[in-house]
Amino acid sequence: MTYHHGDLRRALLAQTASAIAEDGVARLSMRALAKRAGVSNAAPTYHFGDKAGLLTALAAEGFDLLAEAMADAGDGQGHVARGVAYVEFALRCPSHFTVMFQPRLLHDDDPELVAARQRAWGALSVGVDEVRSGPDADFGVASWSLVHGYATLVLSGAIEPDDALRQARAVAAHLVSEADGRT
Amino acid sequence: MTYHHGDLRRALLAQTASAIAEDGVARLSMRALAKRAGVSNAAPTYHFGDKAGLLTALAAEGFDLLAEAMADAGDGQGHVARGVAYVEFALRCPSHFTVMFQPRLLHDDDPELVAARQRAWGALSVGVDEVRSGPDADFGVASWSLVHGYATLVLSGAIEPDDALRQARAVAAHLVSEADGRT
DNA sequence: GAGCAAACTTTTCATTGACAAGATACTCTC
DNA sequence: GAGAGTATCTTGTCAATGAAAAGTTTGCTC
Repeated sequence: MTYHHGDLRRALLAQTASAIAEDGVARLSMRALAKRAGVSNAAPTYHFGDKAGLLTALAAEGFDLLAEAMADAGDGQGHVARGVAYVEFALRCPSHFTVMFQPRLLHDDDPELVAARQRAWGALSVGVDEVRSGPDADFGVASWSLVHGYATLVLSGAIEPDDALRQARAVAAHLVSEADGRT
Repeated sequence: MTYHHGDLRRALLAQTASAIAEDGVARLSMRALAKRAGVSNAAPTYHFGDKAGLLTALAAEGFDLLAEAMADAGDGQGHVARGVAYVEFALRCPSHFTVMFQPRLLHDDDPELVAARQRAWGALSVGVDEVRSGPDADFGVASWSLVHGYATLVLSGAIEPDDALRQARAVAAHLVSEADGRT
């Protein structure tokens, strides 16, 4: 426990997530992070190369979590349930979610990131392909936009929901009624 | 032109917007900004107090521009046109739009910011109140989420649209058809 | 033209990210 | 079980940055 932490990489990722949740990405400090984890200031750099590398790893983890969440919600459940699961993930892992959609903060061509993102996109589009039956090629984009927008607005504080998940359900319901209406 | 710039504040805001559009908010440097504007490194601080103050001013400007855009699109036009105008604004002023929804970067209680935001919210909700006729209290949130999400996804690079505005129209159309179906 | 406030500069300081070089602990082989 | 090699972490250093203090110039007013 002195020199070899055991699983410092994982610990740093967890600390990063909570630090971002508290103070935002902008105020994330590698040195403060290292101090919080009880290691020297160069330890994070060893594991992640640089700050962008750290955030890249967090984003990749986020994409995997999202893919997992979508897969769990996708078995037999409806389109609404998937949308709600998307929002639920964003609210449960706000730091991951935030970083995932800010490529400027990341090494955007990192192989692991690209792979994880690919998996998440796959898990997303499966549900869309199920529903999209007509000539409406933009329905998938609209669905994604709806849930992504709601999550983003809540996380940014623009919307202060009484009960976020109830509202998410109500919002996502607009998708299904739309799809049903079109079929 | 030597000591008194004339309109340095405005010039700095413009430079900030283009700098963010190029490299992202994270890599925005007050000193580099000052150098680009041809002034000393403390000049921006004089006008805006600190970095958050600079971004606060940019966000406030953004909210005013958004309010203006919504007002222009709102006269007699339909709900779809307003949604498209929202997206169009986001794509036209990506730096403003990005900063507006990251309160962590701002002095969130700044009076001018609060006022400008209030105006923008007002301009937004007017259109919603027109359409919302039934008991669907969440329709406004859904509308906002849809266009905000689409704009965000395009700006983050998650969606690479062939023609963003055409797609925005198609996406926004989901709103109206929904509203019509409910009435 | 003297005072005065606004606008900007120069200087300084603590913090930060990144890097280089060194120290320590684990592991594998023989 | 001992030595070699490697992964993991530390210490020290550097340039860049945001912020603040103190000084300088410009324009306005009376």
